[in-house]
Amino acid sequence: MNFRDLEYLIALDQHGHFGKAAQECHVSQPTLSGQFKKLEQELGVLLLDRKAKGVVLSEAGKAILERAKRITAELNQIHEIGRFHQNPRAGSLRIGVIPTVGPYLLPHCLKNLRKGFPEMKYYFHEMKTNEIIHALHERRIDLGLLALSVHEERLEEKVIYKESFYLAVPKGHQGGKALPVNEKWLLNEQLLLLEEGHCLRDQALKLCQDRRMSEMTNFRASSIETLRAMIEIGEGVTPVPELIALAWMQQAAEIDLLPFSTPVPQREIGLIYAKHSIRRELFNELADIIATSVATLIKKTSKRSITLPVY
Amino acid sequence: MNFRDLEYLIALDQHGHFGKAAQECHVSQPTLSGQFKKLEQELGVLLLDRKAKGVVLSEAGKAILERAKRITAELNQIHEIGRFHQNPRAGSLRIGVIPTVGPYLLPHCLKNLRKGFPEMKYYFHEMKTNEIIHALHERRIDLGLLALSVHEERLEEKVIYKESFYLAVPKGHQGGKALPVNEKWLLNEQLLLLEEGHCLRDQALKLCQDRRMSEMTNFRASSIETLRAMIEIGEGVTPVPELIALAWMQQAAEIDLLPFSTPVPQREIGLIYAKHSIRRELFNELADIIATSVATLIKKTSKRSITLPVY
DNA sequence: TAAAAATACTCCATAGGTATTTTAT
DNA sequence: ATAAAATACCTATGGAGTATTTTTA
Repeated sequence: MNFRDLEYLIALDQHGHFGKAAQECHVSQPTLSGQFKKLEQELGVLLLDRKAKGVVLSEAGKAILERAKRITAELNQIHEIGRFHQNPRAGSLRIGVIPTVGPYLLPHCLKNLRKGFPEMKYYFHEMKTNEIIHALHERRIDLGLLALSVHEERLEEKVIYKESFYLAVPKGHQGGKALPVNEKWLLNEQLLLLEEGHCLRDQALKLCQDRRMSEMTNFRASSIETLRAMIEIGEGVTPVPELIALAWMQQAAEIDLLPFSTPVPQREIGLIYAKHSIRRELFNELADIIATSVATLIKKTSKRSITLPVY
Repeated sequence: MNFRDLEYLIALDQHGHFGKAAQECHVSQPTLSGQFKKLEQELGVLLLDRKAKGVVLSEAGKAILERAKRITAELNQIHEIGRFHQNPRAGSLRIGVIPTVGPYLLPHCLKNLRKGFPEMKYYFHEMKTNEIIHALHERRIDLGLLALSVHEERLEEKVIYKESFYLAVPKGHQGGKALPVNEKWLLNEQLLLLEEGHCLRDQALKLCQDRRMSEMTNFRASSIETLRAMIEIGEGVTPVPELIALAWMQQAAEIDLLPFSTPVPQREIGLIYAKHSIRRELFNELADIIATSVATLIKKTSKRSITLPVY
């Protein structure tokens, strides 16, 4: 058996079709058929149920598929270690970023990241928190950029910055009410939230419940942009973290961003990665670059409400 | 790269010597040299520090070694899955057994195990509890047979039987004291224990401390046999689990085994194995065979003090 | 009768062998 | 001077190709 055979198995599982799997693996269909048959003979068990239309993994095939994926992931790591030792500042980084951070943070960091690591290739994937954790465990990504803490046994966390929440309301919605936004202020406000799965939903829900405010039950936004649109047309209010607030202040003329009363709700944004990763130091440098970028962004917009962590 | 190259790396790490590593891998020294050089070129990094006397893994080598071991373990599993699907009752089982169970339990089970699974190959390894857990995580063994519970996240436990403790004392040591052994009985007794690392040591220590008795500080037995010898020459007493007690009753004329007062101290012996193992059912059958063997053993010696668990 | 997988065969890249040289104490 | 690793060169297994046949909805 060789590594290639395991890739064939993975491709067959994905496509359920010898021809397509062969294409994906860049070999001819007979090659894949032949090699796969040899694999089955070597293992002494049929790995596929050959159906009329395509093929499906047998029970043994599924059990072996799992291991094959793990082996492939470990093999990728080995190659990455090779590249790393040739040049620790080069190689590639696959980064999972939550949707409520990515679009608001990355544009301000990318130039600095490129300057910091000119030979590094960055691959950003927008994922929800649980997807990031899962992908990290399966070594499909190297880094997660999300709201901490996730309390995962085998992952290491590194805080980059803290951001305060602001209450996003329709323009002029404040009326005569005094700032900052306190519990009384929130009475009778319609609370709009993201749909399940977004960590921002949980964070917002918690901070509003702390202030005895409950969710608008008949609506859940599937994206931040939907949420913004709903607020702009006056359907309700929602708490948003600072970087989103900054973006909205500049883009959305129809939304006001109001500060909360103390204790000002905050969330911590940071990195997670496999414990004892060989690229630990690299990740920490990367965190510093992001922290600096955020600090610059805040300074530029003449605000100082983001608190950078003390190292 | 292929699987063989990873075996070469593992062998080179073990032997620190190309010639010996080549022998272990059943290839010639030049073959190993050549293949290994190619591997280093493929990865673009030296994996060995070539010293005058032999070789040592470089930092990159060590990092890759870890992954190589995991890959090898996964690969072994794949082959085992193949064998399993050919014949679920055949194949091989690598079993780690604690020293205070192995010699007293296995001789009574082996015949039944062979009868239950005539085509199975058994490899028993005497290991301490933490070694078993470690080896299971690294997939170097399939099963652990030890005192439960170990509370490991990724391992599954299956109780086989409970055994009571007896107090082993020098022949006639009881004197005029009444049975069963209670707290008062134990006053001024010299307590002998195994050395650190044996789970029996911890179990005995705990039950004696519950009875306000403390250890003899200037001695620790490195094996159960040493412990028995020490008791036979009148150096002290120790609690032993039932199967050891039974063995000693028959073998050691110079030791008395006395029952404890209620609550009679007990320990649970059982299996641990990787969660969701494909051989779960097999393992459970195996547990049943051991349970039956123990029950028969107890019945034969006309004792009924071992409580079999209710399934 | 079409689409998909299996078979037949050919080719060559490479893992592995033996013989030998180089290197380092 | 000796032990160990590297190099040179040869062999043969097997992975991958093209052309073709078999299978089955």
